[in-house]
This record gives sequence, C-alpha cells and structure tokens, in this order.
Amino acid sequence: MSVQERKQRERAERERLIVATARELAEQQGWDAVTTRRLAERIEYSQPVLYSHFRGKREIIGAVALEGAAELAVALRAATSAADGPRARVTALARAYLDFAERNPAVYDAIFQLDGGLAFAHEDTPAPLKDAFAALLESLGEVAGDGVDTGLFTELFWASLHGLATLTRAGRLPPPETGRRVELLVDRLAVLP
Amino acid sequence: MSVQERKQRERAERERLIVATARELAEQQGWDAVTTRRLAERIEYSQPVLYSHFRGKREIIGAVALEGAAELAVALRAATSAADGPRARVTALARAYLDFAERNPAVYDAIFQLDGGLAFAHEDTPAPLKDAFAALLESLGEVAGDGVDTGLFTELFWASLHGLATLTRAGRLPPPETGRRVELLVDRLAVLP
DNA sequence: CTTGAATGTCTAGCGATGCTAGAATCGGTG
DNA sequence: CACCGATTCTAGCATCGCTAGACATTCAAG
Repeated sequence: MSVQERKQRERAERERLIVATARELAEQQGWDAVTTRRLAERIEYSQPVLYSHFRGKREIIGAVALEGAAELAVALRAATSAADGPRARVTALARAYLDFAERNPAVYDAIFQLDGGLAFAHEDTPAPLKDAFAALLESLGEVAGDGVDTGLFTELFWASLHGLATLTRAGRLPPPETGRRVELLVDRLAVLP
Repeated sequence: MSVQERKQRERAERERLIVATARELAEQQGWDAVTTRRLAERIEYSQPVLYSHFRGKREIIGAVALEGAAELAVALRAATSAADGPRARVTALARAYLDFAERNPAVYDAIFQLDGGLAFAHEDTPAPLKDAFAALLESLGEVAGDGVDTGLFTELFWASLHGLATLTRAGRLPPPETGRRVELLVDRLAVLP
C-alpha cells in the first residue's frame, strides 16, 4: 500500500501548507485578510480543497491556534529554564508571554481571542492548550503562596497577562510602560518563599 | 428657524434609535447579527439612512461603546460609593466591573474588544472613556501603595479585570471560581494603608 | 494497452455582507 | 399651487464563507 501512504503523506503535507499559509497571511495582513479565496490562491489550489481538510475557516483558525499554543509552551519553558530562582522565573515567564503576544499577534488572537471551535477548561481540551497552561503552572505554582490553590493562582496571573497583552495591542495601554507594569504585577502577585 | 430645529431634533432622535437598536440587537444575538440590513429594517428605514448618521458599522459600534462607557462609569461609582473603607471599595469596584462585563457582553466588547474607531490613551480620547478610567482610578488610587504611580497601578488592576472578564466569557476560565479569583486579586494587588 | 470505476479537483454559483450611485419622493418656500 | 432643494429609497457592486455538480485524474481489472 505504498501508493496510499504517499497520498496520505502528500495530503498531510498540504494540510500543513494550509495552516502555515493561513498563519503567514494573518500575521502579514490580519485575520480579516485570510479569506478562503486568497488562502486557496496562495496554496495554488481551489477553495473546495480547503474544505476537504477543514470544516471551515473556524477550523483553520483552530489549527493555527494549536500550533501556536505549542510554540507558546516551548517559549515559556525556555524562558523559565534560563532563570534562577522563583522570582526570576516568574518575571521571565511574564516577559516571555507578553513577548510572544507582541511578536505573534495573529497567532495569539487565534489562541485566545478568536473562535477556533476549541474547548477550554474541559476534559476534552486539546493537548497543546492544556500543555501551555501547564507551562504557566510549573513556574507559577511555586509562588502561589500558602493556602492558595496553584491552579486558581495561575488562572489569575494568566488573566492579568492576557489583559495586559490585549489592551496594549489594542492601543488601550501605552506600550512604553509595559516593563513597569510587569514588575509591579510580579511584585504584588508572586509570594516568594 | 423652528423648522430646522425640529428637523435637527428628529435627526438626533433617530440617531439615538439607531444606537439603541444596534445595542439591543447585539446583546440579543451578538455583533455578527448586527448587519446594516437588519438594523435598517428594525428602525424602519433603508440602509443609506444609517450612512447619513455614521460613516459605517465601525462608527455605530463606537457610538454604542461611548454610551456603554458612560454607564460603566456610573455603575462603578455607584458600587464604590456604597462601600466603606478602601478594601471594601476596591472589592466592590472589581465585582461591579466584572458584573457589568457579564451582564452586557456586547457593550463590553464594543468598548474594549471591537474596533469602534476610538482613540485610547491619548489626549483626544473621548470623554466617556476617560471618565470610566477616572472612575477606576478614584478607588484604586488609594490602594496603589507607596511610591507606585496610581495611573500605572490602575492600568494593571484594570488589565487584570479585563483579562478575567474576557477569558471567563470566552469559556477559558470556569465561571464558578470568579469570586475567589477576585478576592485573590484584591488581596494581592491592593495595598491597604 | 484499454476500459471502467473511484477518487480527486475545479468551475460556477448561492445567499449574505458592507457600502454607494442615482432615481424617486417628500416637504418647505416663493 | 408649483417649484426646487433636501431627504429617502431602489438597485447594484464587490466580496465573503461555503457547496453542488461538472470535470479530470488515477488505479485496477480484463
């Protein structure tokens, strides 16, 4: 069945191409510019081909979101593993998170703002999303403070970062002071042992 | 020139009707359902009439946002004025904020998520938006802590609330624990004199 | 090598969307 | 009452997500 295998491989390859192209287009010109027609043209196939891989545009956004979540987890772990001590780890984590959001706004939106048809905070949440949250929890769990649930603390810290990320990018918060806000956030929320 | 005055009055009245109808439609069925056709039908005029009042859908969203921001400011001040002491005030503020976001999701989106063509964090920011921020600052300024800029502290607290509001509504955070998250947030961020 | 069926892809089109030009109608004024 | 300017509507454009059915390609059997 080598023929079928080759076809499957090519199909998977094309699917990766679709996701990568959608992501690229979204980062370059925003998600509004990611139309099925433009996307089809870029991958040099017709529109219906997209629908043979995904149910619709939502699922394509969802695929970009999963890819992005995996990268976010990697970036967070890389940042924290390079830091010494809980305090430095949390600061590095926060910076890495906001950095990711700033550098990959479209991907960040796909993960947290847009509707990619993904389940959250459930058992059937996709693995990459769970893992990204786990990456947060790993460093934040050690500064939650006595008697405070680490999950709840992580949710709160994450929400704060998310708020900073989205409000800053939407022009609601002036970017220059981002660093000071992060310092204040870590100062106040993290309880050092 | 009584005739012109009457016309102006009727025109202003119709503009209010457009904004109110857009808001109602958005709260009932989401902003995606607020199409120029549906909106025109509901106010019993044709589409071009909308464009004689607003440049486009964006400006309509912006008008809803300004109206909502004014209400948010009122709600925040009502909540804080009924509380005794800085700590109680801040808790009441946080609850009122999240309550507003939960009860008026479409309006909240118009203010903080969607593009209503509004300027933020500038001098030419519309008054209602500035005032809503001022309402936050009034109560948060007294718990910023020594040596911490009250504006910066307010921005951070606001971002945290915004993150909680949006992530919760998007199904990213389980709603039942909202209360505990708010308590933790106030506990950690607010510095009592 | 030919042929038939199955698989894959494309063309063309549907119902909506935001927005607008030009026709039609309305209303105040001489 | 009749006209003319302001107002409103009809009808249409380009584009959107999505899909049915025509077309092409590929593989296996004769």
